[in-house]
This record gives sequence, C-alpha cells and structure tokens, in this order.
Amino acid sequence: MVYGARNRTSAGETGRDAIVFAAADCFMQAGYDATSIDDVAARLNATKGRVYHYYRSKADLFFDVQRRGMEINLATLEPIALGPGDPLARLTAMCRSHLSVMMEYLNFQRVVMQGVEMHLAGATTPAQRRELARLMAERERYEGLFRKVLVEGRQAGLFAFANPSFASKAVLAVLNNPVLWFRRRDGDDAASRQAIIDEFTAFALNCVRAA
Amino acid sequence: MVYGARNRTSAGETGRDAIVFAAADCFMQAGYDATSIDDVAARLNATKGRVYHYYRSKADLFFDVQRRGMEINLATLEPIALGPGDPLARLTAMCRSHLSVMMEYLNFQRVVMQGVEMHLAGATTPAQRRELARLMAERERYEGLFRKVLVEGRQAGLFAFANPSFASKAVLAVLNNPVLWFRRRDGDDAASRQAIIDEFTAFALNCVRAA
DNA sequence: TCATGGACATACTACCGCGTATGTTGGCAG
DNA sequence: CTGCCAACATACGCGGTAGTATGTCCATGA
Repeated sequence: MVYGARNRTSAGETGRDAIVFAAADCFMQAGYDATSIDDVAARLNATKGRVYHYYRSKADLFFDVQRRGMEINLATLEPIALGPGDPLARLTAMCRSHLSVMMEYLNFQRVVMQGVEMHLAGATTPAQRRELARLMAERERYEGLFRKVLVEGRQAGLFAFANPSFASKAVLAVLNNPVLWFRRRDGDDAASRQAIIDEFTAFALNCVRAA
Repeated sequence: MVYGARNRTSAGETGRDAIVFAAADCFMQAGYDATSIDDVAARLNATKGRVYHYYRSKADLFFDVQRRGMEINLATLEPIALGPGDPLARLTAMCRSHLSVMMEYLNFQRVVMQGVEMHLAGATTPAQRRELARLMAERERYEGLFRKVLVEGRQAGLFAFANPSFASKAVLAVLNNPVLWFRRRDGDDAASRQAIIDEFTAFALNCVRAA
C-alpha cells in the first residue's frame, strides 16, 4: 500500500464520520461481537490504525454509533412531541416520523436496538459506564416523549390504557418492528415505504385508542 | 475434581436436557457470541467434555435451544389457533397463551428472538444450514397461525387491516415486547404477571380490531 | 470377573481478534 | 528549509475460545 494515498473522501465525510458510518453498516449486518475492527477498517479500505486513531476501543465505537442514532431520533421527534396540536394529531405525526426515520437510517437504528438488548455485559472502564448510562437516559427520554403524549391523550379521553409505561412500550414495539425485516432495494419505491408507514402508524394508534 | 461425582441430577433431567436448560440461561444472559461453551459447562458444575459429548458444535447447541423453544410455542398455540370458536375469541386466547408461555419460558424465548435477528451469518456445514431452514420454517408456521386467524376475522368483519403479513407482525411485536424487559423476581406475584397479560393482550387485539 | 462402551474430565492445539507499539508520510508553522 | 504533529499503516503480543485427542471411571452384560 502506498503511504501517500491520503484521499480525504472528497465529500464532507471527515475522519470520525466515515468510521461511524462504516461501523454502523458492519454492526447492523453482523452484530457487535461478530464484527471485528478489521471488518470496519476493511469497509473503509483502511486498516485498524485508522479506527484506533479516533476510538480507544471497540465498545467506544459502538457507543458512538448508538449516540448518533439517538441524536437523530430525538432531534426529529422532540419538536413534534412538544409542539402544538391535540395529542392524537401529535402522536400520529410522531409515529409517521419515527417510521420514516427508522427506514431512512436503518443501519443506525438496528445498532440502537442491539444496544437495548445487550447492556454490554461488563462495561469495564468508568468512562464506558458513564457513556452507557447516558445512552440509557436518552432512550428513556425518547420513550418519555411517547408516554407524555399518551397520558395527555388519555386525560382528553382520546386514548385508553392502564399503565402508561406499558402503553409506550407497546406503541414503540409496533413502530420498531419494520426495522427487523425492512430492507432497502426490496421494492423500495417510495410507494411501498409509504404503505409501511401508513399501516404501522394505524396499528400503533389503534393499540391505545379509546373505543 | 473427583471422577466419581456422577450425580445424575436426581430429577428426570437427562444428559441433553440439563445442557439445553443451562445453555438457554447462558445465551439469554449474555447472547450467543459472548457465551462460551465453558460458561455453559460451568453452570452445570461440569466441563466442556460433557457438552461436546452431546453436541458437535456451539451452533448445534444454539439451534437445539431454539428448537425446544419453538416446540413449546407451537405445541401450545396450534390447538387454540386451529380449534373452535370465532376468530376474535381464538385470537384473544392465542394472545393470552402466547404471553403466558413467553413469561414462563423466558430464557428459551429470548434465545429464539436472538436467532431471529441473527441469521447466524455463515452456517458452515450443510447440516447446520438445514437445521436453520427448519427453524425459519417453524417460525414462519407460527406466524402463519396468527395470519390465518387474522384473515378469517377480517372476512367476518371483526378485524381491519390491509396487509395480513404486516398485521401478524404487528401483533407479534406487541406480544413479544415483554420478553425484552420482563424479569422474574421483579415483583413476580401472579397478579403483576396477570396484569401484563391483560394489558398486552388488549394492545395486540386493538391493533387489528375493526372500528 | 472381565471386557466393552457410555459418560464424562483433562490436556492440548490452533486460531482469531483486540489492543499497542512503532513506523511512515504529508502538511503545516515558524 | 526544518521541525513537528496529525493521520494513518504495519507489525506484533497476548488472552480467550472453539474444537480435539486422550484419559478415567462406572455400569452392564456375558
């Protein structure tokens, strides 16, 4: 390999960004454990050196992918959840937005879901534990946005459920489901994507809608 | 270790069974990759020798855990799905039964869910590929039970949805959700468990119920 | 009572993948 | 022109783990 191949990937993808995107793809395809740092580097036509220049460990990289995913989610959903409109209208908009983001940033979202189930047994360093706590807090905050709107809607007589926490979990379960099976290029006309958004939004709303 | 410690765990847990149960626990706690064969053996107060005496590879063991889980699921749900009663009554019973089984056999169910997301990239041997195909077929069959009842209910005007496949996925997404956060000993009075069954059954039914 | 095989334990190998220590280069600042 | 540093590449060391080869014990039947 010629040392001088210093091609800053023309587009704005600065060092860290390119690595996070590559890592998101790898983690999505193979999962955390099955993805090696060499895999991530290979996807960049680079070597471990490049990755470890920006990240101190594999776990740190994994955390950063999740952080980016949650940043996107919160940035798009918070304005809607805290914005104007009656609870039903807001929840509808939240569902549509959530589904749209999920399918757009599929790789990041799948990594986020992996992180939820994993707890990453043994986050050794204190820094890692702190980062993990932050991620959990952001997830909790995201779910809290749904809970808030749901409770408001229940007081308005629009929704019906006993336990707000259960309700938010059920709604998110429905909304996250397409992440498990949706694939780009799978008849990816905007039409089919729109059909998924429409139908799963309806499912999610029906879950909690009052009779 | 004294060689003579041949204590056949009094109860009927024959060789294979004890291993599958231990493996289910380990895989549930730590996931597939993070679980070593030594971990499984340690949980049995035994060594790798015992595991490899019954299973030819780690993947085979993982498959067997999934197989047992799916066996339980199909055995309990098929009679209900194909039994008598109108579609709404049957779907209700299916939801309650599914939730009940999930919480009862939590460890197996979490392993099954892992298997769904994993595809176990690179099932090397043909035998493993065949076993994997069988598992996928059983999962498909299980989901098919829901689809069947859903379509029947739609024809009867009880349910409303566009795509039967989407509908079954949404229902199962709701029903499987408790597996992600439910823990034994977490205020495990039959009462709280019953509350979960009641509420998530309602969520699942509402998803697809006609207005 | 002796041989045989099932049910494990022990000891070992081979490999992979993380992290690190050390090069190598180009692009700045002065 | 020179020194310095960021941005990588290269080359290991080292631990952990899957799988194997072999040893040991017990039960059973002939």
